[in-house]
Amino acid sequence: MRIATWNVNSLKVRLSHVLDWLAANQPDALCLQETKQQDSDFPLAELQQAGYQAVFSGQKTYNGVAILSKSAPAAVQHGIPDFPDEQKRVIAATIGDVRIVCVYVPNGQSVDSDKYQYKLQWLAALQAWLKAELVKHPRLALLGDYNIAPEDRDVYDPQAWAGNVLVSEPERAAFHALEQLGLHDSFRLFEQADKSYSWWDYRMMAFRRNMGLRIDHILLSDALAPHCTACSIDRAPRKLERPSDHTPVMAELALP
DNA sequence: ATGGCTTCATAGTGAAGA
Repeated sequence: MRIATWNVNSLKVRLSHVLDWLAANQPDALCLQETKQQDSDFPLAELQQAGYQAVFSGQKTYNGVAILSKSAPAAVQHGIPDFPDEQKRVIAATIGDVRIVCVYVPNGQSVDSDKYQYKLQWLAALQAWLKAELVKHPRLALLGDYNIAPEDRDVYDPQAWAGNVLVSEPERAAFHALEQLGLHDSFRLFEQADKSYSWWDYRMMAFRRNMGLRIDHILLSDALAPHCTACSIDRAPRKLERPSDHTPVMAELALP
């Protein structure tokens, strides 16, 4: 089973990139973030023509998440239960016998902003929900844009970023709290090249200079992690014309 | 570099992203 995540920064603008990437990589499930479309505008027909089913939770202008899958999604969940939130940041579905949870974690803007407090509260609610969800679904994968670089090696210039949003200690503690539920950062299960990132700023020629962060992740539960055979970041879509600022992350599972 | 692109919603600029 091949599962992947990609913050597309507008599915409307990036649909051709997504269709090309699906054709080339044939994932069994692809989680999307920042679709920035209301559900009535979701390009379901184009994706179905490409052989994919989809569940989605969108809104105008901001946020928006979706799960594309080759097989039928079951037990679809929108949002975090008992955490009222207008922002469409979570969708979950069972694909095959794997619980796929797609998240777009709040950015936080800056550590002294209200949005940062919202981010930390949101992450606490996510953690509490997943603790229960893992009991119901031991085979669980948490994919998405976490807006957290877990370690300094995930940051191109740790000194410049020290204490900043995306790398601050409370955010990293929230990431480690997810790991403490038995969720494993699939990328770090394998040897990886130094300076591996999943996001690069549009400005400053950041991609060409590899000034990036690794903030998009695939976490696998205790039951899934031993069956993971590979995890990689695909930089190719970031080189296309009018790219998303994020690039896909993909994991392979050899499930018994 | 003091936010230097890109998106969306707008019909001039402004908000938000990370």
